[in-house]
Amino acid sequence: MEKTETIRSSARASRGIDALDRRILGALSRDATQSYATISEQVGLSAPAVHERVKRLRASGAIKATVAQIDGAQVGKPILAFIHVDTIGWGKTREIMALEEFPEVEEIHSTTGNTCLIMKVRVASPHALEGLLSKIYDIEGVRGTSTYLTLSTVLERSAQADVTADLESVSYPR
Amino acid sequence: MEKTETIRSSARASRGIDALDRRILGALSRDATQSYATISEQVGLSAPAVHERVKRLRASGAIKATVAQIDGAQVGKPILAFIHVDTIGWGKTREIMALEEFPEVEEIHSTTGNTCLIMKVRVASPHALEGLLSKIYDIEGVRGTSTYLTLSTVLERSAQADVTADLESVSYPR
DNA sequence: CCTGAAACGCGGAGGGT
DNA sequence: ACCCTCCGCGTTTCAGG
Repeated sequence: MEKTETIRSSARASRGIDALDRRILGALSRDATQSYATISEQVGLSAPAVHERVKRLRASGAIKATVAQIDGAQVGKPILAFIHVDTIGWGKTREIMALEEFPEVEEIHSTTGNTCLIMKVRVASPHALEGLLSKIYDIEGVRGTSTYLTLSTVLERSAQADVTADLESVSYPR
Repeated sequence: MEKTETIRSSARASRGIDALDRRILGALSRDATQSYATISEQVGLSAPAVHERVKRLRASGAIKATVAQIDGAQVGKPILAFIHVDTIGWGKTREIMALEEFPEVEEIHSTTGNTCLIMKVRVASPHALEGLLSKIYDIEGVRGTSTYLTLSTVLERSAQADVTADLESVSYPR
């Protein structure tokens, strides 16, 4: 028993995330302006202990960054769209990477399915979207695109630390 | 001239976002742990002045929240996917809203195009994804889904305050 | 919007379980 | 090995000009 606990402890120290870490991550993912004292009350630890864990979580990369979420509409970009890009080859990374120079482009994912690339973009106007699509078509190897305009956003949040019990109950090799 | 400046100032005070605000938003969207002193150096203001503007930007909703970005893989959710949901009707909002109870669901958008809903989900395993799809199919009025698994994420960031000069040069009614 | 002062919270050192 | 109590320092935050 004692040995088991020791193993579990060292496992967490090296790279594991325990339940307390998850609660801390949950609190910070909802509002990172909270003081460590406030979080310590929520998780049942002292403020320095929380600080220690947060430092570890930052160093390990579990917390990638803490950023301000900006309202697109209020900074002049009311239009959100997803663009699926069909490409001929695969290794077109250089010109695709160049797209991140555009602040309108928020996400770029390489995917399975009918398309090879999914982009999430936020633009000021239909004309700005047209300009962006034009830039995409300029890229060598782009066969075509499909654009899905967002009419309304029901939910938009960052990754959550928690996992649904029903969905995690099944063991699966990591 | 003086009158023009007065008008511009009052416009900013009421609801506008000026260039300084954009630079502050840019700094905070990259790293919200920066001190106001650091930001004040970047934008050429005093720390209290920056604080005043940030307070205003929070109150107006331009800054929706400041949150910690969590690495999905390190909290046991290595699989990112986009799910397109075809529905029969439109007003299925109640059961769709219920999906946000699942921490696996990060985004839900109502869209144009071949699909009616685009969801961004992050799950622990293919089996967890299957469970989530099962939940979606349980919803009344869901005709079908298309899932795009993310193979690699090239770029993933929150909304940027800046706008590409080429794309904003064209005037468009807001 | 800038300068000065007070309160708060952060971040480290040390000891205990 | 982890957590807690105590303390110096930087930052935030509010006053006045």
